Amino acid sequence: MTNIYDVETYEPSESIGYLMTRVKVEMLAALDRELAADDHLSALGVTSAQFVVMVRLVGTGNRKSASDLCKELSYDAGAMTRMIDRLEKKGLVRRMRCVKDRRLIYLEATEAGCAAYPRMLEISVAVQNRFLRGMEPDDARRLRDYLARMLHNAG
Amino acid sequence: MTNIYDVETYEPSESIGYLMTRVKVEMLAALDRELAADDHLSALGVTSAQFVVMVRLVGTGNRKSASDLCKELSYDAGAMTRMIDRLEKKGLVRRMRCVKDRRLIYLEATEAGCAAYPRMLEISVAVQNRFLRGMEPDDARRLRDYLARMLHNAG
DNA sequence: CACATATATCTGCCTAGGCTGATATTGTAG
DNA sequence: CTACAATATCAGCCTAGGCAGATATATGTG
Repeated sequence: MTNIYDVETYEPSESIGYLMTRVKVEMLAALDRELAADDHLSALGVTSAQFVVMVRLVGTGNRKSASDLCKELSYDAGAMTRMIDRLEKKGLVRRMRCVKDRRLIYLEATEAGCAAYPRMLEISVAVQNRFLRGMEPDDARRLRDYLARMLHNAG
Repeated sequence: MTNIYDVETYEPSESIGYLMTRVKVEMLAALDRELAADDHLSALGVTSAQFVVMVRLVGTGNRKSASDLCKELSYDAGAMTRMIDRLEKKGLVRRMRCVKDRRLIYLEATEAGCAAYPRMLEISVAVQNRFLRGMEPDDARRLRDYLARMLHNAG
């Protein structure tokens, strides 16, 4: 069991936690800028947080419940209710009460939501590619595996 | 110029942006849990956000301005003012107006702040080690380099 | 010096996430 | 069937970050 850091040699500026937090902030800020700059999407007034939910909802099979999204995104349930209120108000998603389990509400992208999705996907891909500039596919795979392992270690 | 992702094969669940956002959330949640569980630190009622600022302030040379911290942490200046209000109220930091440039206010950990620091450092190191469990030092270095490169690509 | 510009901090306003408890529904143990 | 625990959503309250504007100070230009 090898520990990576110890208190004697720990350098906050180079720590993985610090770097990751900053990269995440910068990546979401870049998403917000791209959204504001895009001719079609800017009209929707979609924030990066809403954007992430939409990409995730449509990109991984549509028709999932709010609690599914909460688990997948480590997101609060109360916040998700209001998040969906906003997306519904913008006409991007629809709530559909499940008939088999009436506690559940399935979410579904509307026609407008589906129409906006391809462009959202483009932006998401472009921003991530920009942040990964200079890396080879092998690097990206390794990075992804490291992150997946960390998420697993989170328990 | 190799692009890592393209819209045809992009998998949201395995994307680096998605994984990184989740790992970051889980890491801060772990910090909050550890803080609440610690006998000494729980009394201070320090949140993970305040914790990060303290580790950064004391761990990288003390005596820096609020705007320095904002840049280092990609943090809003208005939010930082209130963050420091809270830390000052808890007796962990002190504001000191700079005499050479009277716009600046230097921040300095108080005796109580310095006393709490070693334990904060321990927790920070322990949480990160836990998330990096199973990795070799070479892996951690690579991961750190990847993140640093991404931060650089953010521009 | 006068003036414009840049920087650091602070304040007010708005938005949004986290937490707690309420309600409805489902699953389970006896 | 009844009682109790678990789950999904929702609503209210609190906290905290982002943004715009105000103030004070510093810097650069003529």
